[in-house]
Amino acid sequence: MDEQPRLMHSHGVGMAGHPGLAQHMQDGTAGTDGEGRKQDIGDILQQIMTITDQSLDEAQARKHALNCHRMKPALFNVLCEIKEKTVLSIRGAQEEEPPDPQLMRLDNMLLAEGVAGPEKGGGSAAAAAAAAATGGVGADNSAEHSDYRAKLTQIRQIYHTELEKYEQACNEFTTHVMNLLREQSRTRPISPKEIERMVSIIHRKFSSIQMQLKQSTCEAVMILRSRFLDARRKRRNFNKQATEILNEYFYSHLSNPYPSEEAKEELAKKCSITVSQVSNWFGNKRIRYKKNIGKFQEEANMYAARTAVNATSVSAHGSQANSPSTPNSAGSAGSFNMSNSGDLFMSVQSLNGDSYQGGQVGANIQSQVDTLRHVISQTGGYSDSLAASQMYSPQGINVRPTNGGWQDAPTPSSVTSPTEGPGSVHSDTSN
DNA sequence: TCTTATGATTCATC
DNA sequence: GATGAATCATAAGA
Repeated sequence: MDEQPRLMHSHGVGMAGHPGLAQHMQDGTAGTDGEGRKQDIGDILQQIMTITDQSLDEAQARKHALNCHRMKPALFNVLCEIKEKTVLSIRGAQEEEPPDPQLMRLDNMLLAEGVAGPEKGGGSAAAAAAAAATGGVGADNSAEHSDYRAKLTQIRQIYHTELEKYEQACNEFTTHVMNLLREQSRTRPISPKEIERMVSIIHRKFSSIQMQLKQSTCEAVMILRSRFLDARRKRRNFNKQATEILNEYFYSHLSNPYPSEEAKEELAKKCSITVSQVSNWFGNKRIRYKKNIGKFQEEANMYAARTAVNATSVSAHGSQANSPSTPNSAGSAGSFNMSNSGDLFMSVQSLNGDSYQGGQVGANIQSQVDTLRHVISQTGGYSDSLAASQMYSPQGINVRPTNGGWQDAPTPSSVTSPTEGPGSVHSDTSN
């Protein structure tokens, strides 16, 4: 009951002074008396406001009646003017928004992971990059990589399917709304700008849904990635052969256990591990050896003996040693200086323990020397002359002047490489 | 379950 | 960028 006067009042006030309506009224098409005109307008508005409560058929009939109403053009003009003002006020709020930084981040990440953008082998590039970051290209990792790739491809497919669905739904909905608006524009003024605005609203809504999709996809990729990284982090011992190769190199280059890049590559190839893993291994080995030389004595002796045997057999055959070269052990001998050989290398006598009284090498070391000599003699291929020429005390040698840290740790004379020492003048490979 | 060994990672230094 | 040192995390064995 209250509705009508209030509607009339509110609209009446709004319409006051509208030239369109005034003109219409002055034309006499809106009736002759003011009360009657108000009544007409009130009726029309009331019908418009209640049209949604009616059934479809009723509404259609009423719509038709309204369209044919004599007051319709006047009201339409009024609505047009109101709309024009509204659109003006909307225009300010419709400023071009800067791109959402979060969306940009998501897009960038999806692009980087190979989920968005052109197909690049299901993120193989990302997997390869992730692998390269940790140097993991071993046989075990390849299986993990393919698993990673497969899962990433799956995510990518789901993402694109969903994205397509959203886009399709968005287009369908936009078309539907546009049709509705066009249809409605027959009964109420709807400017193209308004349609445009409506479309952009719809697109924004769908964009927010898309953002959720992107967010979920990113999360999925992150989870996959972290699982993959965890899997890589999972420590696996190198196989026995690889450890032996590395140890052999380490103990045969004990005076300077810093393999060159080439040596690392060669070791990596031999051990079926990566260069990074070789570097890690040597880093760990050096530090652990240095920390607890005593613990490594036995191992050192064993490898020294083995290397000695190898060196002897190689020497006997006049062939090349197969130990990867080290910067200092190769031909030039690096920082080794033959002029200092008197200081650097033990004589046969000193090795025999007759005259050698190394301050840092105590009785236990001496016994190790004896043990080694025993081992060597048992293997039968390591003559004293060879031992004399190849075994040395590295005391006082600073083979790595740039670092200098390695020689801080006393290197037991008994375990130094038979392939080095005076032999360091000759290359490992030219043994 | 505890201990030890060991590969990987991180950070500081040169 | 390579390395040392500390540390983490896990495998392996007692």
